[in-house]
Amino acid sequence: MFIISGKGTIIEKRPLARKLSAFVALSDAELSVLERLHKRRRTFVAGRDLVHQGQADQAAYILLSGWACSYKLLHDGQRQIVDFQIPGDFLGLRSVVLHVSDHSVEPVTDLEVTEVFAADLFEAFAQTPRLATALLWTASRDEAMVVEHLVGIGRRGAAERMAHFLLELGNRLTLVGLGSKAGYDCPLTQYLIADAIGLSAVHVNRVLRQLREDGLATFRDGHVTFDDYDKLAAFADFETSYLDQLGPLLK
Amino acid sequence: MFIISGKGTIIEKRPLARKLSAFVALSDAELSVLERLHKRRRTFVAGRDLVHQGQADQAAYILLSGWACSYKLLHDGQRQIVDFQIPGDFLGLRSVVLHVSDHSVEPVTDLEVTEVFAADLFEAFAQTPRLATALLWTASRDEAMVVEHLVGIGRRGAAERMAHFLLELGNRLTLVGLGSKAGYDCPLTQYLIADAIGLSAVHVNRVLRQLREDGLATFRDGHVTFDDYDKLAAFADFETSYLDQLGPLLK
DNA sequence: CGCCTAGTTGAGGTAAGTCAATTCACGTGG
DNA sequence: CCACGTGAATTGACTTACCTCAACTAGGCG
Repeated sequence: MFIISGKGTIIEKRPLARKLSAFVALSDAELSVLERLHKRRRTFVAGRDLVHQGQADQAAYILLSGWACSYKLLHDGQRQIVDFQIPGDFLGLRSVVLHVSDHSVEPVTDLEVTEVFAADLFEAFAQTPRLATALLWTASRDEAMVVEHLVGIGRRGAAERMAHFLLELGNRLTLVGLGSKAGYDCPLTQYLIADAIGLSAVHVNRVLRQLREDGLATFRDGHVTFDDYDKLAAFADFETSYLDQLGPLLK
Repeated sequence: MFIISGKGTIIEKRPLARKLSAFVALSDAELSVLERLHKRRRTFVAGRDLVHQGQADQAAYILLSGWACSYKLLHDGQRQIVDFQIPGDFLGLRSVVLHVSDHSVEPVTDLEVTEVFAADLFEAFAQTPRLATALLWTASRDEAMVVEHLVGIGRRGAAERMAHFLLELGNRLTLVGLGSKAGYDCPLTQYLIADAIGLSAVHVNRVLRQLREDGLATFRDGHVTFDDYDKLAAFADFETSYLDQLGPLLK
């Protein structure tokens, strides 16, 4: 399905390799360095954290299948979900680079991941600097998503925020073949969405009803349906430029 | 003032070199590669944008003196300030890495900067991979700040948010010698703060009054005074771990 | 002197929160 | 097979934090 030249095997099996290849044209040698970063394969069950806020010297993970979320807890017990992760995303990369985790990561569904060790990562930079560039790109893209998220919470109303959220998720899932402009499967509960977009669960429900009654989008039984994609995108002021990658920037 | 061994001259003159040195112990050779990244020195006057949202192939800048802010505009004219930049910070690094700017950068005061070109940056990674690690660290730290900002807007009340904001700024300024636990000079208007923490300017004023009357902090005539630092930090639930750097992680 | 920008304060409106009750799907043990 | 408990979604009634509009003050400057 994703067989492209001789690199097909690795690219097909590794969503991360596929994602990075969109930015930096990686050679076979570079792909194999990337491949060797993948250590032990592990699975986690839904609900049991894999990265713990405040803990030092965590491993990072590359997500192979399933959904996770990264979040921060406040002293009063409230939590803010910073982002959801889907296959091909890093889990806890910041924890490794900063040496201490400023957040937690919880599986939303059962997960398959591979471990990555900090030392291997920095070592890989020395061997293949272009990989460093590629990772700086991933980190920048993640930051761009967090920034967009920040703008939404700071300045958009609840309905626009929800619409934007559903669209961004759809866009990201489409990139890894798990969604389309028609919709996508989504294992999130209304409580998770509430913690992500900074609303109460009750209000999430009301807003979803509004979007449904206005014929824009329907979220029901674990599936998001875009009833009118263009109208929804216009309503949400959805700009995709921060997500799109037109082609490899480094030849 | 900051003369440390033979590297003193560069470290003293370059706030960025000082910041990075806290993370990766850079050799003379690496410092001189970093030094050669600094191209033309430029100045900008307050209010005239140096990076423009949506524009491609921007240069990045390293801030030498002055304050700037990065922000995003919404179609309805509202804006959300994502972060303020102080000396030693990058301006528009994400724009360069992502090839397109997802945000704008505006000087808050008159600025002194030096330009950095994308090609030089990626070239430098090849010569000194440890510089790549150091930059990934900067990007991760910036992201951690944006994340903390997101949590504040999503889950903290207006007063806690303001308190947290003042404390984070104080902490960052102290690191570059421009502040202390007593307070700091701050050129921001209440309108800028409003756009940063997602409040109306009117409400910013009320909240500042509340903090002042409660004996926590005073912001007046361009100066922030911490009237009771510990009480303020407790009130804001201020955790510094995401900002602190205990020492070089890479020897 | 008058204008502009920044800050301050009051009055009243509204988006979103909280509390609470109900439904529904489901799994599990008797 | 049914009784029960649990977690998710749904809806209504009431509260509140923050916004908007508006008026006024105080400093800086051509």
